[in-house]
Amino acid sequence: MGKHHDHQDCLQALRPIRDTLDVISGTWKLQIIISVNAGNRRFTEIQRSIPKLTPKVLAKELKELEQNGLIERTITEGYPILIEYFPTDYAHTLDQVVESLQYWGENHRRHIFGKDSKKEKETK
Amino acid sequence: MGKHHDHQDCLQALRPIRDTLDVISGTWKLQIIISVNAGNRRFTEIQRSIPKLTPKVLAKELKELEQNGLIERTITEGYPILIEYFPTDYAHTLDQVVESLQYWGENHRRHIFGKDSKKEKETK
DNA sequence: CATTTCACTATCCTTTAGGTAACTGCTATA
DNA sequence: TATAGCAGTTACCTAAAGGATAGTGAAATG
Repeated sequence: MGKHHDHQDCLQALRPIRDTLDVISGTWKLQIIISVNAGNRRFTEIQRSIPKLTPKVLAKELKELEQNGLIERTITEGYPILIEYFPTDYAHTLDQVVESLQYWGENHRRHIFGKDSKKEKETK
Repeated sequence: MGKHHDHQDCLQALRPIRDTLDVISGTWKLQIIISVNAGNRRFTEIQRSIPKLTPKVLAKELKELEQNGLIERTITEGYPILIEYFPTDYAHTLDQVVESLQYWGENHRRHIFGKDSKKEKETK
């Protein structure tokens, strides 16, 4: 009913928004993407680059990231077999999303803790 | 070390990104914001506008949204006392974030299911 | 021959998000 | 007086995410 932006639009926007959040949220997904982008290719290399990340969780996350086209798993035959993970071009389509999340988060921290410094939040 | 965008930058970006995701993710937060923006003000009114949302969860989410400055809770003395929830101006700073999540999600659905229609995902 | 590395998998456990159902004190309405 | 609405709270339960620990088979290294 509204000319540009009504309630139904908002509700219909929820599905793609949920999809995006499912793809990038969770404790490890963005960290893994960053690690692979930084040049880590092998399973144990990625694992060692991210403190506290266990192999069980890494294996699961890598599968999901691969299914979503954000990384590529390659097998190079030979002795021994070589398994590597690479960033995809498609992963860069996330850049604007990540940037806007980062920007808002930085501003929000100022908004909440800036003037009114009653509360402190764990910086960890 | 990179001129514009190195690994350290990426890691430092994680904290604000996590903050933003904490504020908006979860099953209900965006739906509640939409409902309040659409004009629902009273607790039960908001609850009725969102199917399957229970009072326990709504109470918890409203507190968090209020702490994050995204809605405002007002008490109007009188008989009976009137409690209302209002959208804040600050909530609109989320617009670009939400828009980029929506846009990426729409594109991703095409990317994954567009050409290669082997898999189908629940549309529910 | 023993140990280590690689890429994982298997089992079990804890934490957190969220759901179910009932109930509270208060006021309003029939 | 009985019932219903408002704005929640309480106690209990389930499912999913993630952590801890150990083990797998193959190959490489000492």
